[in-house]
Amino acid sequence: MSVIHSPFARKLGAFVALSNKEQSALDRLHGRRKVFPAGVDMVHQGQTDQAAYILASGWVCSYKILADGTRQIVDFQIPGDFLGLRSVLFRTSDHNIEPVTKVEASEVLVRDLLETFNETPRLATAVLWAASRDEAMVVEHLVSIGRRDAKERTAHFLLELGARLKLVGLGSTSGYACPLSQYLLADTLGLSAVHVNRVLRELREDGLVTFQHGQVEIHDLDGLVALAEFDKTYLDHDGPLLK
Amino acid sequence: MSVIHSPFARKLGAFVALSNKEQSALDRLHGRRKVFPAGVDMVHQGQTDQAAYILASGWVCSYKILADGTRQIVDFQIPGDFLGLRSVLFRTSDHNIEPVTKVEASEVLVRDLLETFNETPRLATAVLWAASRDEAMVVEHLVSIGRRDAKERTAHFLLELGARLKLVGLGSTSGYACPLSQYLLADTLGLSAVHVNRVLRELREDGLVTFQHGQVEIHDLDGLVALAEFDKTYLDHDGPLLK
DNA sequence: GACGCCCGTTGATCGGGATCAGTGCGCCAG
DNA sequence: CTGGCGCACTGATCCCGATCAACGGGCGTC
Repeated sequence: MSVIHSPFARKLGAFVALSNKEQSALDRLHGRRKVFPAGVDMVHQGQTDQAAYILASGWVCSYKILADGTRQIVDFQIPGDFLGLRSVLFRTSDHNIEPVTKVEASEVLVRDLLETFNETPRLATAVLWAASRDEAMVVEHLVSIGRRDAKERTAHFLLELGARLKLVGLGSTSGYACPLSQYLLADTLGLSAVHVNRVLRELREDGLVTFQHGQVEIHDLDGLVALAEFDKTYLDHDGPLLK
Repeated sequence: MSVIHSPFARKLGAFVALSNKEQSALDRLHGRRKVFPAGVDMVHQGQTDQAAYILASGWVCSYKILADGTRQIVDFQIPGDFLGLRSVLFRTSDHNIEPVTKVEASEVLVRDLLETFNETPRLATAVLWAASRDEAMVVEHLVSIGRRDAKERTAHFLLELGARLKLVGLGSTSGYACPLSQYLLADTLGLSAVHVNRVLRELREDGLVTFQHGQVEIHDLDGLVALAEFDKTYLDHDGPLLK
């Protein structure tokens, strides 16, 4: 088993044990690289692009802005995540997508993707698993916003991020780098920035987690998990889910 | 162009103009019928069934229950909707699914579904369109709960339901039958049942919409659309979206 | 160095919606 | 006929989180 190169391959590798051939097939997918500066729309409402992207580095969020100017962030994409896959395959996109940091991304043509799947069918399974996990995340997010209070929501979100980052080797169960401002956090969690600040202070005072200087430090994992009803297996598992 | 039989065919027909051959291929999908009484789990957390269902009649909801007993309903399925497609194809299911009314459903084996797609590839497109619409709905729901107040949320939801029911011929822009209790509504919108009641009263007093005796009557469509920032084209279009 | 701007931070106040408590009605089982 | 139950409905009160207002620090620009 060789070294896994790209974040994308690392992510899929968390679901299916990849052979060398499959890994190189994945790496071939990372064709033309594009760089996006922070704050520029990558995909906007209704646009149906011909290309999707795989993030190589940086963070991206997809959001919707309402008439009164309020913004709701639906989810974030981190290195290894597909971007625009839904809008390409399923042509669904009623919200904007833009980087929150400088982003490097591999342009992926759907044709190439499908060809890769034909060569190594198990990759298709892995991609579907990964996609399903991302979608389950949106559902969890909905449940969070609908039925959890501010503290629980925040804890859940920070754990969720940690779990995803760990998958691609960008963090551990004790902490990770996180470039999100408290304003972004607020629009994600359906709260005001002021209140996010207070909640973060409370979590810090409770000795659960700190979020300062772009760094999340998890001090009491079990406490956080209990507070957020988070499924700890997301954080704990180490090898691929399918042998 | 013959008569469209099943709710499923009607729904797909709203996206793609179907030939006679394609319609009969769809009707062949409606294999073994199953009947589920109200209130019984059809699919529960984590279960990965071999079969999906197409609803022939009745209403179903998928939800998640938190440790403190509160429930968040993620979405509803109505006649013509796929049920468990995600959990079958993508194996995603971290929430329960159960009927809120007595439900008749056609069991669909994935094998049959894929074969049908091979015969008539345009059907695959239609299914993906329909699936993407359902998924966009979940995202809209998230935005609603995160950033709209109780009145706007309720208006949005009632319009959303109306649009979907109209697709399968079960309602019009002036009203539709709706078997949901105010408790179900509350758990859907992330509100308390008490407050849902008050909101419904306000909407009635505003002359916008009434929701009584299992019947939704839309009295001021434009007012509702404005309140909810709802995309009116969902309600207005009549023919298929793709010729 | 001075200014502006973004972001984090804190206090004071307000309000939307939750919660508690209770009524009434239709329906079904006994 | 009667008790029980689920659901619609209403009033009173409470509280979580929004809003308003203000301050400070880092950083880029002129």
